[in-house]
Amino acid sequence: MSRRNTDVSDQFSEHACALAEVVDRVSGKWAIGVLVAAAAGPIRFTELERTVEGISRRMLTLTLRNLERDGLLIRTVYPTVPPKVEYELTDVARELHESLAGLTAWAERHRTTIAEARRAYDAKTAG
Amino acid sequence: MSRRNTDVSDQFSEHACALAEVVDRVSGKWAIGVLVAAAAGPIRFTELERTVEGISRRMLTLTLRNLERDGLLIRTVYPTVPPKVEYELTDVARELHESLAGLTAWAERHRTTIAEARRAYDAKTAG
DNA sequence: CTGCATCCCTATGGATACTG
DNA sequence: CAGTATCCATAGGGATGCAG
Repeated sequence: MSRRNTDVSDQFSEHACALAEVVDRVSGKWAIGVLVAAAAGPIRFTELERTVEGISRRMLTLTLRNLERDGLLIRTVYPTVPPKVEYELTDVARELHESLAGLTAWAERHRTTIAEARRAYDAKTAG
Repeated sequence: MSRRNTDVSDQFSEHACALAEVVDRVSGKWAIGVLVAAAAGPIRFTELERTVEGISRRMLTLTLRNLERDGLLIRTVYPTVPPKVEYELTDVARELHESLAGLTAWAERHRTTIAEARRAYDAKTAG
């Protein structure tokens, strides 16, 4: 057993903090959806609204603003009529998207395991 | 430019969905903190309360229950007096913790970049 | 088409007193 | 020590009408 009260604290400050930041950035129900939808190339507001299923106009706007603010999305306005706005991932966001691949793999590997764990837990809790 | 309306939809269903699941599981302010704190080995309730700074007793309990429910934490009760309960990561959770490394790296690489982007955005918005 | 403003409801989370 | 129960504040998010 390792001496946890001392050496863990350091790891904690470093790891957990940085991790919490990135998760915060990608949390909320919609950020990921938008990120993935935009990963394939520039995409318009309405296209996003259709692609990210279930998102409301308001939440789409808010999510886009936040991602733009963090430098993950580039917003390009074409002053045409009717107006046209395209959103595109920045390089930083692309890196993020790639880093997320590991997580996706994990999720797919253990999806059923987790569902099963949940079922078991709920059954045990209810009974 | 690729045909987005057709081929993106598939990627979307697969990627975004799995990703959203895992992020949901790790979202909330505390799950990550607890996960990281428990990564170094079995840890007791009170130790967690001290290690995960700022967490309330209530939220610690809720977070622990959720992680246990998803099969990410093992809860072991030692029927001693005073009571002693230890929480330990499951193998699945360890895998998750490792997958998270890529994200941590990303966060640390771009932490300042993002902070800067934010500053710039806010300045532009305010002005 | 893009997106802001408003209203309103619910989930999340903090504080804290109490129990086995 | 390890929780549970309760109360309360706030933030997240849905619906929708209005505007450039």
